[in-house]
Amino acid sequence: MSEAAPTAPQDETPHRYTARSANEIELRWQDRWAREDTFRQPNPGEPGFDAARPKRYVLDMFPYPSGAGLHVGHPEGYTATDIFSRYWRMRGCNVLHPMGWDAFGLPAEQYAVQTGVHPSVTTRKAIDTFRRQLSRFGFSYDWSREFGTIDPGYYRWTQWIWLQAYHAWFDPDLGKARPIAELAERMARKDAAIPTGAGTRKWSQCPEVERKRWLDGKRLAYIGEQTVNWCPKLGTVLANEEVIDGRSERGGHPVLRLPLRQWMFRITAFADRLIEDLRLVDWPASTRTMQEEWIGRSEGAEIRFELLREPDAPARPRWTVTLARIEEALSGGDAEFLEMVAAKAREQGGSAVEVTLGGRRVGSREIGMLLTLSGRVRPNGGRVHVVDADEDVREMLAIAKVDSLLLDGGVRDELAVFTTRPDTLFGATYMVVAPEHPLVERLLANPAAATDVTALRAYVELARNRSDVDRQADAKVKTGVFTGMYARNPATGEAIPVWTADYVLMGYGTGAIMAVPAHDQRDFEFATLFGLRIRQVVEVPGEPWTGERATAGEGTALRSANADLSLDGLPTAEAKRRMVEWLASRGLGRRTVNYRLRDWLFSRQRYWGEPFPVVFDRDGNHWPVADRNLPVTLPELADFAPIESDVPVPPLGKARAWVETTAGEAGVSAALLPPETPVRRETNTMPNWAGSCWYYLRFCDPRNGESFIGSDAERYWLGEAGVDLYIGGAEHATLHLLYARFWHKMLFDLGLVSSPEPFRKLFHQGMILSYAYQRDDGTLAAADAVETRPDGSVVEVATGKPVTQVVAKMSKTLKNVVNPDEIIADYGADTFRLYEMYMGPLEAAKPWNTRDIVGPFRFLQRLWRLAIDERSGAILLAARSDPAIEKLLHRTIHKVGEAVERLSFNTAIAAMIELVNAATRPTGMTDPTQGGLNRDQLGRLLKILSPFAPHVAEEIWHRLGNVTALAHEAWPPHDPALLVDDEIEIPVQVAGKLKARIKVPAKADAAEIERRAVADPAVAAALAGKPVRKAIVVPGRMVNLVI
RNA sequence: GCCGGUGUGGCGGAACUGGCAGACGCGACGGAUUCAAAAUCCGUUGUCCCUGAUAAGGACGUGCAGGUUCGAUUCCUGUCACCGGCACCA
Repeated sequence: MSEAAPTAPQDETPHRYTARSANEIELRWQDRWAREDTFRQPNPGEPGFDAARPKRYVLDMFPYPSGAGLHVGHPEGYTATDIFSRYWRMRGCNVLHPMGWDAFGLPAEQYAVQTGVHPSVTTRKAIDTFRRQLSRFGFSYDWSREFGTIDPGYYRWTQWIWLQAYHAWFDPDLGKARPIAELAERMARKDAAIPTGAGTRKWSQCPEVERKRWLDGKRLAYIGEQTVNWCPKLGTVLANEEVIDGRSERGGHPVLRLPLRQWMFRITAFADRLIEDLRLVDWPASTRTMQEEWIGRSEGAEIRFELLREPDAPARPRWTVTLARIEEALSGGDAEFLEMVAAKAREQGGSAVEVTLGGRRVGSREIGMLLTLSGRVRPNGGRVHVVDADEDVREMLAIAKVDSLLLDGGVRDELAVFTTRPDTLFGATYMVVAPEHPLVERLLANPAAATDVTALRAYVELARNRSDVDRQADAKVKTGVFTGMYARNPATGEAIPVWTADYVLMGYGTGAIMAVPAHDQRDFEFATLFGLRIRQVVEVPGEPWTGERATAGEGTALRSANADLSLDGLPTAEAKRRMVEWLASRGLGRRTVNYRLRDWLFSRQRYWGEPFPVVFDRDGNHWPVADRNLPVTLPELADFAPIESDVPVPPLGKARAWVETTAGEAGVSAALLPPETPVRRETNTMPNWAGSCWYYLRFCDPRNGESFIGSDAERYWLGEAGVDLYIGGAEHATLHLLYARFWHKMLFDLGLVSSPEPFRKLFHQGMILSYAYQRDDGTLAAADAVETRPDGSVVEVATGKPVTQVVAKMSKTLKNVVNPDEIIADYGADTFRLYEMYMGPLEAAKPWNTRDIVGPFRFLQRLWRLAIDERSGAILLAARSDPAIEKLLHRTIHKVGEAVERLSFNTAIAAMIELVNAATRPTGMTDPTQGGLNRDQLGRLLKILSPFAPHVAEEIWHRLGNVTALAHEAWPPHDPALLVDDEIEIPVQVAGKLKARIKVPAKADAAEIERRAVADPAVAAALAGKPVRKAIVVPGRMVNLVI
């Protein structure tokens, strides 16, 4: 530090801690840390790595570098992780504390479109700005590990991981992801049959392309046709998680629904584990709950209703059994059941077994073969009605070598529904299908007698063109039309009408419901509006049936009996069980679990994202790019704007020369396709979540060119439980945090990572808000449009009307955005860090108040003055150690360490302020020969302060003559004996009211304390001679005398 | 509507398992320094009452109304307000 300039002789305190000197100190230390690689953390196997130390992986949610630069919200979480990292480093840990950039994505592209500058240019510039701004805070990141998701060396592995999913399937038997080669091998071994365009074929007899198509449908990354969220304004489709209240998460534009073939991730296969494994992690309860609710597991039953084209169609007779049930019996050796099937078949008396599959009648021979497969059952008559036609059955029939069946899977004469209340089946008086349900499409092509095609078509058109926003806005009023179709209620045998209405969603369950108006409010409203029958079948305690609204609670079944089933009098739980059993025994239903979670739509019609490493041949089959040919680099494109259209059109299609290529050029293995085969590249790109799904893995080994992560680094840093502390905003609860867990589980199943969960401890920092001013009408006025009157009231300048101060999000329009650069210029980064950590609990939302910053700034000035004479710059040290100060120092060391471990930084700082206040002599700094702390004490104080205010701590530390970096000093020990006093002051209450404080030895027992309490004059006065009826004495705590 | 969270001085907040409510900081007020101001430093500061004032004393006080307890900011019931999430999920 320079001596006082001769031009300013009037300054008597040239060595004061000021904004200017803080900035000078901070830049100097940042420069030195960078030069000396102070925070570089070697990996296992590298020189300088100490395997004896425990590890801590402390991670921030890496930022999305926007053109606007850093916001005061960013450094909040970053300072917290930095304190935590510096603390554990001092406690002797190897600390992985990295930083990088989440740089692909919509906002960068929108900004580029606005400015006309290519996103790679604007994004690089934004990254440089962010890096410069972040560096100014003195965070102890290991910058040698920095990368951006847009680096080809990184997204190469993003594409590679996607290919791992592409090359995997979910094995339901193991409940985990496995390489799809295992499935192919299994099919070949069993020579199982699969459905093909020309009927069911044995694996060995299938053309290769048919096998491939079948396998393609099993992949974890697959192309699926789904009703997707289409946002015309953004020009792209969005995942469910990115749609909030029918609007896009980014920009708030309306979203429509559109059936589309897109790349999907089979996240639903992991639904149960994504819920279950939340037990393994230490996460905020609110976030766990949000994930659980988002996944939305719900137990119930699937029930199949026979569809009728006219209400008085003859009832399907007979007795039914599913092939799945037969298979179960066969494999389980359930001879009793199989005998019963045979007996039923005989009893029904027909001459042949009738098999109906997918609405088509097939011969008896095949089912006979199936039933006799075990050699134990020999049905010789009767009719067995097979209602299942799902994949299980197809595979079953394939196993039974029934390969002559025609399985088109198309026309069905059943309507399946999901319900959580199978016990109310007797009360189902109509059915509803979603307007997008295939049944509606079918009826429009082939109407039933009662179908009003015009009305039906009009309704479906209307529903299709209504955005989710409109649907929700109109949710109060139910709409719908009768389809002309009927269904048979299997419990009552009645034919009930099938309606279509948009209150039933195609995306949940089967897209169809059985309506029980008496016990579901939505059904009740619909039934009332359209005059449909309402039949009460449950008596709900506390909710008497009035006929004015539905009673949705559980209770006792009534009016629920037919010829061979009675639920009457049963409680709901038991009634559910009995009903499902009854349905199952007839092949009409089964217990099932349904999820709200849907498969993850992974395609985006945007330019600024990772290309998919996959191409299409002329027949539309997709082929993967070989690993060794990654990355598939994003082509340079001058016109990268999204294409405005009524349907999604990926802008990458404009890169003609890139899109139209050959298999060899695109890097597809010659073993899959001859190199000269003409192919089209996939033109959709991945969503910005792709890069953030695994960046925490790459930080462990960012320069590995052979693998996405080296296994030594992975095992060391992620270990059994993943990242040790992960801090970021709560807004990612059902986005990034769900997606990353899903990717991690896939990688875990495939043996590529060793922990089942990626983030052991998660913490959300609260949002930093700002003040705004509210007018009487509730609207907000900008911060620069109001003034404070001398009397303290605040008025709007333009109108002179009073406004009230409220807390609101920072926004440009409210003119209350705080720029971190300016705050650092005015106070320094150490003060900024202290202020943000001192504002309140890390997790709480709290208002920024620039006025309060002087508090932490004065604290640092006081600390400075405690150590350094402001006039001479000389070090001030106490000659001796004051025992009271020594004791307080021990307590502070203990308190700060413990507070850091539970992320209670505000109380840690308060403790250090108390210590500094106590050590500062009340007379102020008038005597330069004496300070309040001796060299050793000051050193210890600087150590515990250094995680919070590293620059000023390091500066004073070195001025004391130390040469090593404070950052790697050991955390000072504290003597537990000094944490307790010999004599303590405890309160004495009389009848619960505080009357006195007495001093007692800390070790005094209850009797001793009571004796002293009663002897106290103030207590004696309060007792006024009355006898003490009861004395409650908590040694070391308090005394309460009851009179 | 359902789920979760939060309500403490003028303001941000503290009080870890039921035991001295308001630590620490801001602001305000008074003082020091200064020609003056800013900055800085020192002191006082929950509200009300009593007393001429001080010392001292008293009452009230953790959104509101109850409850449990010797004792409740902390536990329970009800209720209000605000914030966040989900929302026709069958």
